[in-house]
Amino acid sequence: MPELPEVETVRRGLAPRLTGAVVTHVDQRRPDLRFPFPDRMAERLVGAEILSVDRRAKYLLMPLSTGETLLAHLGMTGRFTLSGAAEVRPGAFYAPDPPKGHEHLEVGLRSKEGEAFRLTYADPRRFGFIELLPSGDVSRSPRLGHLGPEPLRTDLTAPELRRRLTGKKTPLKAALLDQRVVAGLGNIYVCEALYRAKLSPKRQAGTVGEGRAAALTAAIHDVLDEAIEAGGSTLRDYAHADGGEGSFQQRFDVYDREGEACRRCGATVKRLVQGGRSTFYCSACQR
DNA sequence: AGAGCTACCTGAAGGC
DNA sequence: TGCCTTCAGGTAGCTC
Repeated sequence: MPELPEVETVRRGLAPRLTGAVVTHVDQRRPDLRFPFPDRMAERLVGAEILSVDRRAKYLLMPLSTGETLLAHLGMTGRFTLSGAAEVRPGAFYAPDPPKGHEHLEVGLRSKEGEAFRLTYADPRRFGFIELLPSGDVSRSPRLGHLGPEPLRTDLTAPELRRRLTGKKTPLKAALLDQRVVAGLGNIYVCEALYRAKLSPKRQAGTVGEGRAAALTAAIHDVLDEAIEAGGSTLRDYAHADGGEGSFQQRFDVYDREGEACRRCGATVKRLVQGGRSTFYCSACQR
């Protein structure tokens, strides 16, 4: 899935076109993704203006003029595409194109300038979902209410991270993937941040003291900043690069580098399975 | 309460 | 070529 940097890249691609646009039609091609689409979704959307395109953790949020907020999670393979006057692919994380037959939702829109265009949601695995949140405090909705702080430089501090890890016996890798601890990191960026901080993914989360928390927080900030700057990571790369792809995958230090040399010490990058998911790390320099 | 596992779904890649 | 297994960026929901 798209982790925080990928979702942020999608947000930045969508926002200029969607902000101020009005929904003119909705073509829902199946009843559900991971969860059922909202009841009467088409009638609730048609006529609504999209006020902004925001992000919280790995969620996209679009407040509407009706008071409701459209919430979208891309799961592992979800992808938004804008088409109309000019084709825009706001970040492609499942390159080059999703297999045909998985365009589950198409939304017709009209821009402030009166131009018609379309927003299409494709998701082969259908782990993504789309909901409509009622008016009110969206941050306390069921999907968002339990989320920890954004892991960005502007939000997360070292003392806060340390406090959130205190007392946890779970491995540090698992703690950082827990969206209640910090919200927006996924498998790639947790591996990369732990590498940069020279911390073992197997270390008990609660053993991270002041100094290690400072190193880890800085590593998280740096890796996310760089990944956002690079437009995220596009896996399953292919020969002809498209403007819609991120490039951070070229800068992975450990992720998907099992058997290759550690860029810092030359030891061999290892893979282990934690909580059913691959962890990549250097056992020589991550402690 | 918290930690650990499985399910959800499709496609790509590798082994034979 | 084809069949089989394994793996993939995530989260919810179940056990213990």
